[in-house]
Amino acid sequence: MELVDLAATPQGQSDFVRYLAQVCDQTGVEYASYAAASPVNGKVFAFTTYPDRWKQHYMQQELHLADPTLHTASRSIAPVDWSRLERTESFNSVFDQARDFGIPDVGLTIPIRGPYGETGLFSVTSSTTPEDWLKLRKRIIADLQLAAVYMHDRVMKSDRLIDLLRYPALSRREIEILQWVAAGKTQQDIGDILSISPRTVEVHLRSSREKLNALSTAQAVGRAISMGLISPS
Amino acid sequence: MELVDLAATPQGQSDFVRYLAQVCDQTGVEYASYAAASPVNGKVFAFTTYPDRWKQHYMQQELHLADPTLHTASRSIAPVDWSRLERTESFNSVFDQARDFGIPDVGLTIPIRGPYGETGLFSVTSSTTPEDWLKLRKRIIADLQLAAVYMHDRVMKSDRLIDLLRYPALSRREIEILQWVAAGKTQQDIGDILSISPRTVEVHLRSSREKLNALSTAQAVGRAISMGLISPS
DNA sequence: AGGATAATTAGGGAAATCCCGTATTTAGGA
DNA sequence: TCCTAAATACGGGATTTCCCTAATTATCCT
Repeated sequence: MELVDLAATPQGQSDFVRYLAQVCDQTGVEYASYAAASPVNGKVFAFTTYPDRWKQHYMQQELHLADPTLHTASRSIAPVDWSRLERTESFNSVFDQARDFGIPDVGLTIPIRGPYGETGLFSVTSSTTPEDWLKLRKRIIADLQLAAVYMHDRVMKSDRLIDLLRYPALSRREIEILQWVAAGKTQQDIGDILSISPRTVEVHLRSSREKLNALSTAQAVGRAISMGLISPS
Repeated sequence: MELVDLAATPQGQSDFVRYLAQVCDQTGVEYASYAAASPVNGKVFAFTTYPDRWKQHYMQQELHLADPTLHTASRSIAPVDWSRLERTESFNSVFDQARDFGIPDVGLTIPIRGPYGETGLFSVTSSTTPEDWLKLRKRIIADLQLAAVYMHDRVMKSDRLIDLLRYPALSRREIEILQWVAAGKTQQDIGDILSISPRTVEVHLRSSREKLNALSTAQAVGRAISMGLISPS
């Protein structure tokens, strides 16, 4: 799993970082971040207003692999307040490191999912006391939720990002054949339908498996569905 | 595809309807609805504050099959304002019928998705003019978004509802084995892991296919994933 | 335009799955 | 309590998928 700082890429998407900064200004939180994970290639793309030192440390140490805020929020529907996270080993490790870099440990993460099974995680941290945080949170939670949806919507509508997140792109034929497999057809059936040899069908399935990093066609179908490349039928 | 009015079921979940009514009061919209769709059995479960006449008509005519608000929002990330919907045949049909029942055609639908791929749709309608609606929407959109997330979270945490949505129930062994298949394991692998004969593994897969009405194991895996019975891995 | 990379096509043989059985155990309803 | 339905467990044989290799065509990039 690889973490990519999108603001640092050639065609830097600084608009998104600017939007995060604006959210900080308007809501009174200290830092804001957005990360989108591809369910398949495992890459994580992120924007953040965190200081460069922490950003670099986070990426170098690959903390996104251990970060309990990401892990918990990606399995939740509602926002996850960091005070409710389990005090696991990972939790202590990541939050201790953050504290060393002057990053507050008060905040929350909002998960946002789209129709392709992709997940966006929108986090903010506040330098207030835990008591004041409760009041602030109550006041701004609706705005944060809306900002998270807006951010995810914009990111997913960005051609470049959607290409990265939807990667690996299956070829038209591969998707067509995978869709038939998901509909319960055999390779022979599909060969007849498409007027090609069942052997050819099998080759397309093999390359689909490779691109999706799947061990079996069933796993490939599952991934393709959870990515929205095909629809269950 | 079947539409079920959850408030009318034996153990009526009237708390949810009460919550919708509360949303109406606090935001100034006329009606509010929530619907959750199971991707596989196609059933749609709904709560609403609409008048009984419209509710009955909607269910009898199975309008949820044609309703463009549901169709569009279920493919969107951000809220869908009904004024932006395409004027298709379905659109005119459903909205004309609604008008006959005195239901406003001004409103929006907010899609909410959870970690299992399930989708919730939260809709409100306003009896204001389109111009006033823009102002009202701007003021309440964040609260509506939060209410939608809250509603979906609560519904999904309701044991009875999640059981309904996850129907048909596979046995523990069937789910366990299907999960391993989705993880790319062969029947032999799974037999070794579970210390049973690979033949037995195959029998469980066969009954899984039958219950999910799937022609192949790959199709069964796809359905199980889109139902949230198992998670893609 | 040329050259690299990816897409689409295909066959032979090995491996795995799927369909046909049977049998024992468990759970729930008449 | 007995009986039926469902869950669990196995095997033989036909079908299907999977892995190897490899050709031709498309597409993209400089």
